Amino acid sequence: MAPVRELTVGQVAMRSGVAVSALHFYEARGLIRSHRTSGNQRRYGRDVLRRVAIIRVAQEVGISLADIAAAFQSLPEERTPTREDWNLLSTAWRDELDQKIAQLKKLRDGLTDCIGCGCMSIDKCPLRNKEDRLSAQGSGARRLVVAR
Amino acid sequence: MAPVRELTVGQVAMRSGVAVSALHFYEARGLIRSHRTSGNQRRYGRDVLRRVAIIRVAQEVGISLADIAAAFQSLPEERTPTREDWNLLSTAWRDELDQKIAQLKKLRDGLTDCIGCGCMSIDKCPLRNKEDRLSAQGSGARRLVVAR
DNA sequence: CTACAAGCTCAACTTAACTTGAGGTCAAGC
DNA sequence: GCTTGACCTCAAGTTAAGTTGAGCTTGTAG
Repeated sequence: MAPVRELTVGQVAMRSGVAVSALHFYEARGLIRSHRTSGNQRRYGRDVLRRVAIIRVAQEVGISLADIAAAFQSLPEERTPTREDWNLLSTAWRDELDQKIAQLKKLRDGLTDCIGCGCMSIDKCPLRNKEDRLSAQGSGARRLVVAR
Repeated sequence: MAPVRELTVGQVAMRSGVAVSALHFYEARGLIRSHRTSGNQRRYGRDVLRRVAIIRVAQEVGISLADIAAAFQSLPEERTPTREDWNLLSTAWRDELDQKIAQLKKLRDGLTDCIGCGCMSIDKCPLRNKEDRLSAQGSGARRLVVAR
């Protein structure tokens, strides 16, 4: 039984579908780790594929690399994450994800539901209210569309 | 009954929670419209608040201004959108929004569900599969995280 | 052993989405 | 009638997330 082979950048790029330059970039940002061969080339463990997959999906729904990196802080350095580790990350994100899902649903349904309001009474518009909630939670951890 | 007052940039900024400069920017990008007073100042109709609310929420979930602008194309120029108009926009987006919701759910649940896989068999990982589906639909309308 | 694809680093360029600043105009209150 | 805060335009700066390119090294297949 061959030991689980380590992956080169090229292989990771191929399997994950992101460019080599992006992998370098993620590494520079602390999102993924590698060790080097004697010839200074990167080698990745298998878990990098999971990380990259998560990065891509999270980004797609509007989570910034910085936030992803922050979430990844809960994962151990220099040790392949266990089920427990991933679990922690999961719970760390769950609220945020739930919120985003709710937001999307309201956007989707709001566009339909809101049709009656004609924006005559903005303050009662579901979309408007959602916005208010967003700015209401303004202080504290500000994420996404940060306007400095 | 006072006629529905038109709004100045400052008022829209205040009520919508976005900066005046952002409103200028949205206008330059064709996302919102205004007409000018004799003194060359912008005046907005009420519907601008709805538009801005939608812009903000859509952005928050990772939809680009370009895509939002494209969706807004279905809205009439120079006429306050009717329920029908907003309805069209709603259906235009519905699929995309449904997809995104599904994605978020999978990200959320995947982080939990995936715990057993330990990423030993990447090809069977729910997250990984989601990724594959994404790149599989690669051709055609490419949106979000466009890598040129 | 040598060719050449794949890696490496580092700096510079790109796009999106705004913000900031300079320099000038408008309008409402005193 | 003048002052002060809201507006205007246009150019340049900023941050995120990468990409591109130059110049140099590695490693594998013939």
